[in-house]
Amino acid sequence: MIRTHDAGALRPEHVGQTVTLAGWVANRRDHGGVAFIDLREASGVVQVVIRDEAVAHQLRAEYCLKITGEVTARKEGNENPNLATGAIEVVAAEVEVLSSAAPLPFPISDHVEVGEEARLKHRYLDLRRPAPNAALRLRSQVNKAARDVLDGHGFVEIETPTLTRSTPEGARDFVVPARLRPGSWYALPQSPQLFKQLLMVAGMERYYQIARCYRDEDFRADRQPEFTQLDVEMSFVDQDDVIAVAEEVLVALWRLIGHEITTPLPRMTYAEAMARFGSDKPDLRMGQELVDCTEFFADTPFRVFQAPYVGAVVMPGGASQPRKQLDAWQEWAKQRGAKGLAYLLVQEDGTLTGPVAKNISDEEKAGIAVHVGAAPGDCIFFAAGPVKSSRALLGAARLEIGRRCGLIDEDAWELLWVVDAPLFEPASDATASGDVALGYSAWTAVHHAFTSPKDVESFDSDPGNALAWAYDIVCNGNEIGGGSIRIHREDVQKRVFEVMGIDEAEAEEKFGFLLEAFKYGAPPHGGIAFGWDRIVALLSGSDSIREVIAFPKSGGGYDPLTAAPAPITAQQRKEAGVDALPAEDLPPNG
RNA sequence: GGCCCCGUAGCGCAGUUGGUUAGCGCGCCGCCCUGUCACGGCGGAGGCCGCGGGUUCGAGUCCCGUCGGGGUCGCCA
Repeated sequence: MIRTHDAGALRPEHVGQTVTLAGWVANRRDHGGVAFIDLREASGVVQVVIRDEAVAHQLRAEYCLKITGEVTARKEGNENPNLATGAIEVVAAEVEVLSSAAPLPFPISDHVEVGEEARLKHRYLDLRRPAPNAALRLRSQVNKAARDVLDGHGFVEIETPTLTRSTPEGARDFVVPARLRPGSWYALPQSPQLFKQLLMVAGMERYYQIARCYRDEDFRADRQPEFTQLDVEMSFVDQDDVIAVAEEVLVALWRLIGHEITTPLPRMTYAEAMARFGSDKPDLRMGQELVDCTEFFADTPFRVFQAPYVGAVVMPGGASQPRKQLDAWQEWAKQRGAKGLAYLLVQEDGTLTGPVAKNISDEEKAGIAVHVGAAPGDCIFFAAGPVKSSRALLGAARLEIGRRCGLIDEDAWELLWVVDAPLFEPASDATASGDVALGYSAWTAVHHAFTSPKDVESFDSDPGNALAWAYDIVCNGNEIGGGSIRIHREDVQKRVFEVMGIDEAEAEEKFGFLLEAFKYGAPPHGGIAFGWDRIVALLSGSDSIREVIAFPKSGGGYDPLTAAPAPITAQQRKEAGVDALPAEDLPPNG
């Protein structure tokens, strides 16, 4: 090593020692006869004193230096309590410029806000800044913590292919041309789902992988074209076994940031989550649960409330919102595809105002505030219509209320399992808007096609109400992982495919190799996958998963640093076989 | 794909009802400064106002288009 000591580790006990340090000029304070530089490297920062004017004067921000000097105690009054090394400084005897630095595109400092585009274009400089740097180091610790837990339980870390065949996750695949088979393409895996199941058939019994996954969909703040899962699969287990291991991992992760998770974590059924919070990933850091008013308005004269479902959510203090604000709520609801958001204002004297007030009966007016738990000064928002979409709207309103009214406890960690998810959902989400499902198959798997029904006997006689051995782990309103117990019986798998309208030929075409594998004594198995980027983002307090990815893409899948994706040469096209014409186009995937 | 917001100096931003020479802070360059720690002082350089078209005597400002970025819904576990 060029250095003898880590700069950030120097303490008063090193006083008198001659040390050699290597790092970057984080800051320079030149006073003419004496100059100070903050030397920064991975371990931290230390102040270096340079008394040779000629040497100090040429130094600039982010020069890479080798410094030899003596550690000395700072004089009384000169200590800097903000620095871990603030009691000492290094008096430079020798300064060598290992590498000079051009003027920077942006300052390497936490004090200055820099636009994301600039940061990503020079991500290697961005990562020199303390916060982004710490995020990646945390991610490394997170990886290790998970590995330690799983290793302790006899799990085997196994890599699976990234050049593979389309998997049945349902998202669009990234495809890669196969040079040796012009016209044929690999797909990048959307997850290692099929491979990990094959590993169970292979007798590995306990598998995990920190796996890169690829999905070619439109992006969001919490989405990247390539992202990472902690992928886990176990044989001879039931749901409780998977959940127990998963909880142990979670405990280890949150311990890294000094938070002790109490296990077992609470569980809530999917149905309860939807009814109480209008979401399959409820944020329990706030109250304002949805109140079902369908019965309450059973005989209402108000035509809008003569609906399959009427629900409400209360906004504390919302009665004093100006008209403009209430109109803004209507806009907000419309942007979500709703017709609007009905509301009642409970005035301080208990009288009800607002558009709904004149439409409902006196009896309803007398009882509604108590029914929904609204106090004088509150606003009651209503949604009426199809159950699913109305609850979704109220659930979104609930979160919006939480944000606007500051009801969310930002320091809380509210984790829970959402269990008993439906096995199927209508193939066309037209149900949400009340339309009739279209298409050749009425049902599609909520989780994926290999999820085991809870009731193996009767699931196909009433697909709409069939429940799955599926579980999601939710943290502060974010789904941070999910999994299921898989089907290991050929006959059950066939019946699930039947419900989904997947015939034998299609099943064979899409995942025949898995079905084939299942013929040879497949063990009962199940597993879970954690959204690794999201989890690290939560742990590091980042708004976006981009903050915890070393080199993330920006919108549109563009990498500002490498300028990928980029055109290729004609020669490359030719060799890759991109333009090869298949003998015939395959039918579109269902 | 729909809707909303943003593109002005290296970075972060301001720019009035359209008005003549486009500002501020940081950074950068030069000089000064022996105890600072986001040091300080003096001076200086740096702009196709994203791009293209239009309206106008006149456009950073208004209109249309386009590209890029962010958010959100759709989509996507």
